[in-house]
Amino acid sequence: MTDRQDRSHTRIEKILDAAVEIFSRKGYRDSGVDDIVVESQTSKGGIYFHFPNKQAIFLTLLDRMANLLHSRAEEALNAEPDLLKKGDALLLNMLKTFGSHRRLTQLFLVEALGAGHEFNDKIMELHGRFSTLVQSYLDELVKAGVVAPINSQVASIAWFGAVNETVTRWILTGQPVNLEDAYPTLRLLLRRGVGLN
Amino acid sequence: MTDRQDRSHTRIEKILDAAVEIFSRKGYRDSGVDDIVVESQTSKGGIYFHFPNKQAIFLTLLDRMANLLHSRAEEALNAEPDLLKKGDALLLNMLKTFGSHRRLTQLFLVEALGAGHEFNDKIMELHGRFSTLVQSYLDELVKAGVVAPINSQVASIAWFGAVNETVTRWILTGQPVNLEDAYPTLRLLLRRGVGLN
Amino acid sequence: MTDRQDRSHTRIEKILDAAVEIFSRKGYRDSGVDDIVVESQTSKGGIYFHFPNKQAIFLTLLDRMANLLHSRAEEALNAEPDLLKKGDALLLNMLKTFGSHRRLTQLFLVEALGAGHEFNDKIMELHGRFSTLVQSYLDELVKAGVVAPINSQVASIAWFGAVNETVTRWILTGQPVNLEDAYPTLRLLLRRGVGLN
Amino acid sequence: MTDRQDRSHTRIEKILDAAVEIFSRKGYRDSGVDDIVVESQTSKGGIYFHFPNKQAIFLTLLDRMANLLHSRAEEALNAEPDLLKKGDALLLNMLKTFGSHRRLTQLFLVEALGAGHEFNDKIMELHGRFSTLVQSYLDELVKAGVVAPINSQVASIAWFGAVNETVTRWILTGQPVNLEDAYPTLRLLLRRGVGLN
DNA sequence: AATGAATGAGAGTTCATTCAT
DNA sequence: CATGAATGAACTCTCATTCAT
Repeated sequence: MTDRQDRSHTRIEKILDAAVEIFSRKGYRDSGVDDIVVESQTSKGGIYFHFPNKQAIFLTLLDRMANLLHSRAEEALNAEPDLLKKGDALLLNMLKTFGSHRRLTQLFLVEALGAGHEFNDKIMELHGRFSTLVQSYLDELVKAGVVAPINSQVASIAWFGAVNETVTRWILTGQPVNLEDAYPTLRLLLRRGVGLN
Repeated sequence: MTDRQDRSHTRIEKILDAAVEIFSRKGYRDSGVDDIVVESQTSKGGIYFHFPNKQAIFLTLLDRMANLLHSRAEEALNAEPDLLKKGDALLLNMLKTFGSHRRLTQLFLVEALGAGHEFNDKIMELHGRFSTLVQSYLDELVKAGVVAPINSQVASIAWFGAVNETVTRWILTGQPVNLEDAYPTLRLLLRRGVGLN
Repeated sequence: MTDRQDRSHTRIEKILDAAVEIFSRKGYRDSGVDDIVVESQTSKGGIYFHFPNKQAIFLTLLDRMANLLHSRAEEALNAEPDLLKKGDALLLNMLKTFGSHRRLTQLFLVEALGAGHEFNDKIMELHGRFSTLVQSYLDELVKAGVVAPINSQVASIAWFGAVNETVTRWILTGQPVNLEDAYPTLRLLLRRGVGLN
Repeated sequence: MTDRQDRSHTRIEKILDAAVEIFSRKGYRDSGVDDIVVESQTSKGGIYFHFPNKQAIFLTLLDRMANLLHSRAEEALNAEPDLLKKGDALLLNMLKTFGSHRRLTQLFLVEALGAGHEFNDKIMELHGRFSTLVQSYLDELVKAGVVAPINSQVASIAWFGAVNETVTRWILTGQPVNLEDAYPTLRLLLRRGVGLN
């Protein structure tokens, strides 16, 4: 039983690993299920035994990345006791997480848009999870009286967008070589933007 | 002669108009050339007479939007004599231009990223044209001594990203109803971010 | 021993019962072995332990129906001592048997023909068993001098076809509601056709 | 224009001819569109340009056969002025038509059942067209007073079934070699069955 | 005996592109 | 210039069958 589950688990991981590789290399639409078959050294039937369709594989990866990012982000926020530094911690952590999962990040920020309009809602939901996190933080800052009231929703979207574009450019052009190099400038910009310092 | 050019011009315009409609409605990959044939009331052969392939139609539209946006942006910058207000003018102008060309904007900011890896270079080039514009402005501010030195490249990318995410969300979710409603908050954020006021 | 046989017997019966249900509901070709797995609450391996392949399951059902029908038919013929009434008894009995085994009948008369060319020989063999029965009866009638000589082979095929079409229509359209309602007319037709009365 | 129509017409005919050949040789379900491509010396895209799917090709053939059979049947009935002989004319004509279109007949009487349950209604409709023809004739006989009242619906279905089974057997076993050899016996049977002579 | 994960050949269908007219 | 019939490679997905456990 446990044996079977293990094997099944392993197989699913192999498929997902291969899918990340293929999707990020060729893009969602240009990736064939056959490519994943070859990369994962499994079989078509095997893949369709574990996933109902190609979309489901992609969605699984998207959710994984979102969960990873989200849990890391929350950890970072919780680990930093100083309210004024939580934002910096969040930013640095996101850059680190994105930077150390290049391919998953690519699926998350780039390829998802090419998977078809059915994914649009999903994308906005995922983006929303992070801007909401930022928004909560901004609201806390306001409530604590350390920054002046602001439209925290628009601000958090802009905050996420600034990071998003930086990371996207890193993915598509390789610039900057180390994503974290963007940290000092982004930190300054975002802190001052919301009115800290 | 002129007649022919006119007819040709008209035909090309009909195709491009149809393409905007179709691409923004279904996404680049889910749009068939046949869809454009129907929408433009032309023919398969007609389209392939004027464009070498589907990609070229999309690239033409992308360039159009980029040119439109760029010329409007430069106009806005030139029309505003006050250096400190040029940034606000640029921002407002971009929101207005995006807001009044919903579908082209969608192609520019959403569909292009998902259209496949062949478009990646083009996208970065187009995004780059705008962040470069911003970057030049930031450099001017620094040179004029009104803001402290900053990594203007990273900052301009972040600036563009903030706008980008706001507009993208507007396109995909319809929020905010009027894109320009985001202006005050974005203005405040971006001004303060680079160190103005 | 007996226990094992019983369990096996039960298992095989469960599979066959499920197969009748599935095959008659979806047709032979549109029925998946997985459908039978679910319906029978067994497993893929279990089915392939008891049957070499999908075809064999279907053939088993076909033979069952043929045997059932054949034994009933012989009983009916034997139970009726009056030679002139044997034909009527056979007809009534067939309508009753078909009418009380709707799904098996469907496999026998409808699905089998459409199951593919591999089944053609089998079908003709099964149909033949019944027309041969009729043929023997006709030959007896001729030998007894109660009807004039006739090509009993062609006649028996026609006889079976008349019943077949009536039953098929009942299966596919539900008309007549009670299959036996067709008896009086069919009886008259078939009796007179071969020259009785 | 006419040129194009001609070519198109020719192409469609080539596809349909190939489809008859393939469907009757391998059965509907065991025939691949690729088989038709090869047989017709066209291309997959070409086939799907003219037909929306595989089913449509089959339906077209079914309708063709039905129309052919129906028009021939009506001609035969009209050509025979003697009411008492119309039935014989119809029977002979059907045997001749079936006999001279072996493959189309096979699709009509055998393969259609294997195309899936979606075809069941169609099949009954087609069979119905012929039994209705017979039914009208029987009603005329009754009205003319030459035969005693009878349930003409059941009788016509039985009539068609007798022919159907005979023809089906001819198709599947090749017996009798000449389908028309069955005529004398069938004629006798069916005439006497309804009460003629 | 029984299970269900795994296989892979093959299915129908799509669609960017070509080209004879 | 314009047309639309034709092409064929490529796609996602299915399913009877196998086999390690």
